[in-house]
Amino acid sequence: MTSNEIRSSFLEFFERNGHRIVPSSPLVPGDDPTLLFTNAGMNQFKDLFLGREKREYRRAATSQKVMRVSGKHNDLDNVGPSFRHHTFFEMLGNFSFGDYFKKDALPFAWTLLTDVWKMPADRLVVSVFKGEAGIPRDDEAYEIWRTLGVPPDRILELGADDNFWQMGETGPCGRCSEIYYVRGTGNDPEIEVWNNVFMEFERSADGTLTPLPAPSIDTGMGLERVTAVLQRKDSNYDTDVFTPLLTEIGRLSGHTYAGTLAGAADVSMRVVADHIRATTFLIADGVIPSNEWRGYVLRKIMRRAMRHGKHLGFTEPFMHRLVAVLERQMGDAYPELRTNRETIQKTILAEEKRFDIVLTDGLPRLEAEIARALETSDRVLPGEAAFRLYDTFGLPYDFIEDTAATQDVTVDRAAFDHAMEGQRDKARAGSTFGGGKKGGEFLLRTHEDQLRGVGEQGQDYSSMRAVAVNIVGLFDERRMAVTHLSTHQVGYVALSRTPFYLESGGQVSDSGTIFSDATGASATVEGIARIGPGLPRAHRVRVTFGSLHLDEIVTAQVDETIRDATRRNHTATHLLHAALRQVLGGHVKQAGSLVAPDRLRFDFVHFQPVTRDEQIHVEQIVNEQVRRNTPVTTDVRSTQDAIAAGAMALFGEKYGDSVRVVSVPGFSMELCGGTHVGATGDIGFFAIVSEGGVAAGVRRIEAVTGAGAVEWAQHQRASLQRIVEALHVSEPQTVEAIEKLQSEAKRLAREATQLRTKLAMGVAGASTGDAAAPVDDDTTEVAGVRLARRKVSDLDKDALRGLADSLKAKIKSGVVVIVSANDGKVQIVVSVTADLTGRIKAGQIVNELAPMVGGAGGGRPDFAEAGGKDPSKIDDMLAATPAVLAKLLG
RNA sequence: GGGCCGCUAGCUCAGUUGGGAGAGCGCCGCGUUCGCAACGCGGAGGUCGCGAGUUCGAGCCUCGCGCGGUCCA
Repeated sequence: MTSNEIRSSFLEFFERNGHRIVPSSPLVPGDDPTLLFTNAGMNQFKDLFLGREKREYRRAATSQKVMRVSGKHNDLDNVGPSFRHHTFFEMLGNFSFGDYFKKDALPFAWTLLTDVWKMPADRLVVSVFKGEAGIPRDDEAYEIWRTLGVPPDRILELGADDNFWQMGETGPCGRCSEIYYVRGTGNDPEIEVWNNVFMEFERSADGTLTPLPAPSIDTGMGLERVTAVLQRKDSNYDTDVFTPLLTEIGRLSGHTYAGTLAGAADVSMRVVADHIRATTFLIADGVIPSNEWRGYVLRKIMRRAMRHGKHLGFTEPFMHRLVAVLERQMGDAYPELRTNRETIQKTILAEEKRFDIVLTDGLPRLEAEIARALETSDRVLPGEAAFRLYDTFGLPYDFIEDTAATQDVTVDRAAFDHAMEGQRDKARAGSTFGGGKKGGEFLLRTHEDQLRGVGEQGQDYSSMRAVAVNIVGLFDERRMAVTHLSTHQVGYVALSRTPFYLESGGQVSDSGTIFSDATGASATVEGIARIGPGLPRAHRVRVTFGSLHLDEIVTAQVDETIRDATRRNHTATHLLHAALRQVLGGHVKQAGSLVAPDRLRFDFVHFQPVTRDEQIHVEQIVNEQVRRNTPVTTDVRSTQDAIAAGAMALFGEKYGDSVRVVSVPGFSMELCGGTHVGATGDIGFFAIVSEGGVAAGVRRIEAVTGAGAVEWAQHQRASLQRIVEALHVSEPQTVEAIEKLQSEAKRLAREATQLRTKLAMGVAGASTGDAAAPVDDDTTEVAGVRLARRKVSDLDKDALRGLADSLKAKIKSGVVVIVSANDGKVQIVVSVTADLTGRIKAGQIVNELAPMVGGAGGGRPDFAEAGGKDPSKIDDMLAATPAVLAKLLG
């Protein structure tokens, strides 16, 4: 049986037994910020298990994409040296949400394994909870296994570590039962294939367990592992899940996968094979390699694979070439590999090139450290230096170690690890993440029943006003339940019905007013917040007049102008997205979006800046769609249908069974829950305002529409008009005129400098009555050293230097002192010819002279400058110069 | 979210007690050559990422911001 057949036979088996086959949720959990990646089959059903959500089915089966690279389950370092660890794998699972329990679940599992898949029963061993920490032994499970014919000696009794499961410190938990397969040979003679979790208790904060009224089932079985068992292989990497990849890696690198546990090439090939799967699926789900969060984990995985690729002898990018193998193999089960193939390959290739640049840039620094280590007696590269190369310049540790080893230098691993630990502590201390930034909890108290009565409000944005609605909840600024809010108070209001949009999909929440006809009280709505699952939303309000009371009847009115502006921007965002794909290519994918009343911001996957011409082209396409005035349609259909019809599904979003599809027929179709214009013409005018980079491979465009776009264009025109008026030329000639002015200004500045220098020379000469007089005439001699003094005015630093140089050239050997007065400030330059710097230094002279004019300065032995603030003392200072010189030479 | 590194000519980069903005490649002109490459001579090209501050004086020191890189969470 192939792995594809195993996957489908699993799903079909449970479908026959009344389960709904649910597609895998993305690897990026849409609504759980505490979870980096989907790491279990039950993730997407969490709210169902917790009773926060109801669906039309109570039994489900999935083949779930799963990552185990962070937190409790981190298998990254085991991948390679192990036959059975993976960063990415498929988790087969069947689930009961308060429907069937143990006495159905275990027979399901047993039947599938022994009857459908024909595993010999005498090779299977099961386990049950033995009773520990006040929780009784799982007699029921034991009895079920006995009934199924499992002899007592093959029913293990294990403790809480193996056979008790909990979601968190509090919440649902329960005993579980595992099934093992006994190979008797190979590296893993017994292997766990299936875990059945019995969600039967709720643990409260004080640790007590209360039985759940409707216990549930959550099971998990790794597809790769069960495939190995069914294909009678000792290693997951010997199954058809991995052989196509390993063959291709072998073909490209010239190695043959030999299947040994410790062989260096085999280890590297397993790493590459595993990591390309993780990489491909992560990118397909919208993760982009970057320097933070999920993107960083992806990058780490990719670079680890690239390093092992180098061990295999690859000198050029190779990973992107493996995507095609995966697409062929798994494209049927995971169509996202097909639709995103081009994006995936481009993203991988870009990261491969980037990594090469990092290595190339870091290499000279590493060589320098190695050279330094070679000069020491023990030839050890200090761990701190290695850590710096790693931390700041991104060189992988094994690359540092390998490169050093070629020159017989070793790296101080312990010191490296120590430095790494320090970095971790610092990052943890500075992180708000682990610290729990709660505080946003609403304290429901008295309101709870009433709020539950309302339930979660549906999405109906067709109307902007809701009349005769009841205030069902009232909270103050700290989110404590209250009975009224008075004038100027800020707080939260929950209504029985509301027309307000709740921030989602990038679109910001509506603003507007809530008022009472009866009392005249009114409040402005500034935002919306979620109170909790299954509860209505809270409107964040500021009471402007009178006071609002619990149970009062009010009217809720959305600000239509703001809503309209937001709708324009939202539909324009869809048009922009479609236009970008037309102009730049199908690899363009939304990577983030903000829809506000005054602007829209759109982040998307693209690998180079969007050129000016491309921006203009995109603007033209969008505005053409606007002029067509196509009616925008929204309809609700099943997720499957929508995606099959080609609707753009956004990355990282979790979609239910049915979705809302927003279309501009013939141009754009996206899954979206936001508010849109009636027809594209309502957008009026679309203009791109800025384009820039957000992260590697992600660009950001900001744009405006409607009145905002007109205003923006008018601003632009006004600026241009001011430029035209100031230049006194016609509009087409402005650029030329500016260039002419710039070169003219440059020429004049240069000429002015030359003239000033000449003038200064002339002035200097003029003090002797003859411009052409030899310099010696105002040159004195102090202790056998020539001293030339000059007083000039309005010369800048460059001109003073030039003057000093020419005087120096004239006197051949000596000291030059030049003083300039400009703008009430004094500028002093002192220069000493090279032959004298041993006897007297320019810096010394300037330090003596500057204080006389209220200044300070310094410089090198041959040249120094200073500034001062008292021009009236210049003559005194010059007069004192010979004495200063005499003192210093003395 | 917290660190570290970088941003200087079209490109790659140098620039230490804070005191004349540089090199190589590329570009333009002239020379040499039958011609080309090479070579020689000359030249253009700079808001030293942006903004404050310290200082007589900042590419260099301090602070803030932006962009890029990198590590950690």
